Amino acid sequence: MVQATSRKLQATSIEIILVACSFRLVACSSYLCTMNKKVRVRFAPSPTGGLHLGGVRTVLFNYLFAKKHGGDFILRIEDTDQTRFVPGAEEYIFQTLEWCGLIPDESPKHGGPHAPYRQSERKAMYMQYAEQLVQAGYAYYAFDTPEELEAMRNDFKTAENPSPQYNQFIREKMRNSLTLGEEEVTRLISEGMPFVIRIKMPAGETVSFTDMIRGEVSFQTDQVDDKVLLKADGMPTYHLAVVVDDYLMKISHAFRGEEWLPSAPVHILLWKYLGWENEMPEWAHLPLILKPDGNGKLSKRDGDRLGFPVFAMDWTDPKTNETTIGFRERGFLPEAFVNLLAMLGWNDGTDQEIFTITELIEKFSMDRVHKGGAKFDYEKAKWYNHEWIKQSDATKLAPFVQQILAANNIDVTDSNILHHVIDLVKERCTLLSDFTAQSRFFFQSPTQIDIDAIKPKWDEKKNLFFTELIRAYELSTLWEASDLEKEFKELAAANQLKPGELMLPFRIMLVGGKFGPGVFDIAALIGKIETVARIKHTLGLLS
RNA sequence: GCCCGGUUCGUCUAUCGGCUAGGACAUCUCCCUUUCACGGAGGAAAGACGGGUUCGAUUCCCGUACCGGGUACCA
Repeated sequence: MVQATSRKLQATSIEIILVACSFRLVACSSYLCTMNKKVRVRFAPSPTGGLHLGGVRTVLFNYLFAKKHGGDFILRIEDTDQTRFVPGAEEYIFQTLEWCGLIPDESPKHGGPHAPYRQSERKAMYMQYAEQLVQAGYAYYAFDTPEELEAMRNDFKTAENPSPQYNQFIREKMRNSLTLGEEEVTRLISEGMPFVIRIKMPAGETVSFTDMIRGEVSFQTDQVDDKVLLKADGMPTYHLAVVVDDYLMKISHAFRGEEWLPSAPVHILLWKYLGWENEMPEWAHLPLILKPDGNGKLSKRDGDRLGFPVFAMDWTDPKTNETTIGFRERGFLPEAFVNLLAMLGWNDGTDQEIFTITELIEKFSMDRVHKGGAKFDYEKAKWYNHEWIKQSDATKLAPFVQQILAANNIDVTDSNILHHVIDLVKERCTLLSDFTAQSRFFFQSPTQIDIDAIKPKWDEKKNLFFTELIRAYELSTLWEASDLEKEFKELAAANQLKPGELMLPFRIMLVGGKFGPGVFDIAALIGKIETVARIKHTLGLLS
């Protein structure tokens, strides 16, 4: 009996081991095999201007993945191109992340154990790795001037090969440490001849890796050129910097745009040549966000051309002083912006489209990220914002609305009234900026009265009705919307008029035009004095 | 040119070999509302093409086409 039980137990434990093993196998075929490794992701923008939709989406996917797996999200500034430095761009990136609520755990601003997080400040570190590669024969010095490179491209340009590369064949014909001989190289360097360090791409090899989104991707090394690793000014290029920093910062998963896919073999080889192959992060190349109307990556210009924002927030170019509109200033709620970005290339497999950031973190998974690029649809973007405005309560909306109203010279003193107004009008506001037109009349008498909408059907009977309505309302002791409606309708009946014919004129008197929530709600909220005054005013215009 | 990636309604997408191909935005019709919205009901609208594999392909494989990305001492 005891034996039987223990055998049974044994069987069960074997089963458990089997299950565990198969789980392990499955897990190891995917990025989950780094479960034992702390998840650390990074977003590494170059501070050259406003942060684009696609950039923020890359941030978002990084952030969601990190938070989902209890990991860290690092912001690293890739400012290795000093010629492209734009003042204010870095601060703009921080403000954008803050507005979106995607706060890094480590960054130049927040600090962290791997500081500095600005590549320009890490300059000294890169040289040794480049030298290490040269010593090991994986890289070489190249002394070719920009003019010589230009000449090479011209000389070797043919119809079949319009853009010749500095590759395994061409390098034999150029001035570098592979062709020059050791003495000459030492001499040139000691004389202060500017040089770059290039990777020596091997001949006839295949470089493969498993992309988290695309699966296995392979490249022939013969097709890849000898990319510059270290520039003449001593700064690394992206290729070297991304590998060195991802290694030093212990990045576990590297997400970036699809435009980086062709240079992936260079990076893979670098990880290998530097001896860090086992530490290499999992790669994921995110699909691009495309122009709505045709071909190519979405750019700032498309927004200008088609009339929608592309940057997260307003960006003023310090050189031209030109401002490009951002989603924030256009009237988007940060939650809506994040939500719509998440849905560009990802979904949770259900019909749900509205997600809070908490839900996104909970439900996000890389294997539901799309391979194909997505055309940006501004109409759909607005729909997300509208949904968010509708489902947000007045308390949440109030600060945004108050600020917008203030910017439009509408003073709000009573927050109760503001909340009430927001509840009344929010369903007709697609953008936060719509609150101005939709609620101005609650706080100010309309300056423009659409009198033409009343005139055609205006007659003495109606004139009399409104004169009586003034009296009735003046005497009224109750001032709820339902009371006002009741009085209005009773008076209409007494005058043998249909209330419907009178409601439009009444609305125009209060609002100025054919829009807005229920008239009696408006009258109730603006109060007796204001209601009566507005009726009188329009009556004056009609006589 | 070469290399890499992608391809389901106009747009974003679901589908992990069984499909009368589902949802959302936009669009159209109607209802609600004597404003504008919101809301509700409905309509039109898709698997680039050609070969395989299979009892059966949108789904798997190959080719073609098309689209995109890359081809810098830019990222």
